[in-house]
Amino acid sequence: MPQHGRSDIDAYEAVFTALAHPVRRRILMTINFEGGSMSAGKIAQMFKHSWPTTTRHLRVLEAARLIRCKRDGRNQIYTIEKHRLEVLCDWLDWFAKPTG
Amino acid sequence: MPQHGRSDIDAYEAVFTALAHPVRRRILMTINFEGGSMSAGKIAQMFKHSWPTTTRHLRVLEAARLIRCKRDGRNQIYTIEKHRLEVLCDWLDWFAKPTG
DNA sequence: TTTATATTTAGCCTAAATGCTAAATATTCG
DNA sequence: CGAATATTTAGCATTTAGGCTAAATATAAA
Repeated sequence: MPQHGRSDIDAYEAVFTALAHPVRRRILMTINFEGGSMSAGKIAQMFKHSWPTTTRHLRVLEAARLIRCKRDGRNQIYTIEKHRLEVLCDWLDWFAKPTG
Repeated sequence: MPQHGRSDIDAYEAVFTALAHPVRRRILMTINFEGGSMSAGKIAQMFKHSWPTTTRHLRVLEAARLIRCKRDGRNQIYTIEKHRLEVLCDWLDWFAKPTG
């Protein structure tokens, strides 16, 4: 059970929690729109709030595995994990079938 | 602009907020599983927390228009608005297309 | 190795969410 | 009408989330 085992039973929890905040949704949107990756600094400068606040949001997205990060010199590059959004589709599937 | 106008600009906000709590996700799941409608009492008895707590969760789901309610005698019948879940699909669509 | 750049961690504070109990409301039934 | 049932509203207590500033860390450049 590599991706969909009991170990991932809280995927819904993590993903829905991460997507609950507009700043985090906007971070995901923007990383995606910019080609899939962005540095922490580039992300932080989109917002009027402080950089540490952005860092905290990034941590939540990372905990949900919606992004991952890798250092490149003194930059941290955050990359979106698009496929992780399938968790939402999985959840929606419960409602797709005719009621019963 | 009946369904998709500026009046609905915060649909993402309302829906993602509503789905952020496991109790609310479970309420939706169960109403759907039970055929689409359930009384407040039936919903409340699923949980170990107090009934007023459930009522509050129902208010959040209602604000997001994920359920609606109608009185039937002394029961309140909550009905799921399945189509409202399309808001999630709409949001996911932003990521569907090849990055760019 | 000192200095500058990029970013995170720590710790605090406030606001919002969630849960509870008690009281109120609405509807039905005797 | 008065009692019983079904459910919500009010108001309070506690937890969690989100924001800020200051300090720490890591890499690079001089």
